[in-house]
Amino acid sequence: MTDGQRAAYPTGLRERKKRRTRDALLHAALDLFTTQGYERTTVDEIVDAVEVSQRTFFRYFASKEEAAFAIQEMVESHFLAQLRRRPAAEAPFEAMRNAVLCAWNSLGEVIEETVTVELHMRTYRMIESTPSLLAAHLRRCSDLENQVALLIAGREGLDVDEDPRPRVAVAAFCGVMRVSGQLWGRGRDSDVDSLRALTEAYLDQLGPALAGDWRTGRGAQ
Amino acid sequence: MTDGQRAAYPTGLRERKKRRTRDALLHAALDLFTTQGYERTTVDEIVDAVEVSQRTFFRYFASKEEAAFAIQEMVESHFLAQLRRRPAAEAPFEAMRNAVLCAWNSLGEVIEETVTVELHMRTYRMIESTPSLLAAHLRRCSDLENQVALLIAGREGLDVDEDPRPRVAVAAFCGVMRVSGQLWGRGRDSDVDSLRALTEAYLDQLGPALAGDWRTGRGAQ
DNA sequence: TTGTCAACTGTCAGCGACTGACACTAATGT
DNA sequence: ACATTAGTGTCAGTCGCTGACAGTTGACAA
Repeated sequence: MTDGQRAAYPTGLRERKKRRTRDALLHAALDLFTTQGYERTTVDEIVDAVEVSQRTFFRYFASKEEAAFAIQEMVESHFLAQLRRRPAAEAPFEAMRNAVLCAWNSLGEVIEETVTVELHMRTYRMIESTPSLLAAHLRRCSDLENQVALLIAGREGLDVDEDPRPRVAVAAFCGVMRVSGQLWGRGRDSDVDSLRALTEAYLDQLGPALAGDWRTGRGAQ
Repeated sequence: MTDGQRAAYPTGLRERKKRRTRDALLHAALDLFTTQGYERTTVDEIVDAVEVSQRTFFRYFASKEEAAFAIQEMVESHFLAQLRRRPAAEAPFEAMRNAVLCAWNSLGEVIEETVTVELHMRTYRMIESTPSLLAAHLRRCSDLENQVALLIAGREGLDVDEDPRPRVAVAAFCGVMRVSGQLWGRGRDSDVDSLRALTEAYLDQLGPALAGDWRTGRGAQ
């Protein structure tokens, strides 16, 4: 994650061992988090399940929180990669929207070798429903927004400090994304498809919602 | 804050004493936070400055964090009050925008008896530049967004669970608000007027930013 | 005024997240 | 086979925060 771009599978025994304990810690952590709740599981419980010392946990993860976001981290950089790949002809909104949908389509290929999609979805719901994690999540989204704004500005040949539109557009887009994510988290369905459907429906409402008069037609869904 | 609407100045000695220590704690906390930084000041430092026990601090504030947001809390409920007061004729966006501007106009009258506007602005900048506080701030904004969405839906006679437009509109609006808040936090000017000017400029760009083609005209500022 | 009651405060012991220092063990390259 | 180096465990300690208990001090009635 920090040293190489792809790493092409570590070769040495040492490397493999490291990856194994990291994976084991991550699995134990996410398992406990999603079953007992984040606050109610101590890092001592996690390390006991893997039989390493607490110190070792904190060598792999800077904090208990970081473990909760390990997969999210992968998904986010995958999204950014998709966004960079969008054709220049697409308008900002179109590009962002398509990047999100494409990223979700290829979710499995990206994370499956670390964790199942199902566990990731459960983790995501746990993040949304745990106050302290929700806070961290929103800050991470804010960082992501910043990167996306720079990217979009680049596509359009603009400077984010000169022209407010990139930041404004990204803020509006991400705002809607977060709302649909939260609503999905509170709902019953917990698969990727229902998340995608809800998100598309909400993004479609951005234009209509900004139009002044709502009292004429009825909304979607 | 929890018991009465206005409280009309506490009468007993006990009440006055309580308010005094709470104010003293708050002042000491915000002073230390804004000068040394939030992470670098311990609760022990705060209580030493006021000469009370640590336990007392935690009876007034549920956490160190809560002290940092005490003023923000007042400002937010003031904003909600302003929003409720907007005439029904105003469109959702108009109402939110005017409520924000009115709230800032009367900022002094609301907080001045607790803390100077200048200290509050310094505190706000500190929040924006301290990662853990920024996270908490964003979560609080998210809560506020929820309340605003309900309020807006009510004005328009809609149900937030039926029609996505209230949530979408509020998300877009708050997204832009947060962006301008962050940029202001990073900039040089730290008075309310510059914050208001920046915010207005950014809100004005919401419509243009959503229009597909940016390569024709140049942005504001 | 006095005494009772309730509210407020301090002390203490303890938990959980996290860190630095140091010693120990085991993979790696020669 | 050996020195090097990376990874791990142990220990002690900081900081935020909490429960339990005891002491103090305003409030209110007799």
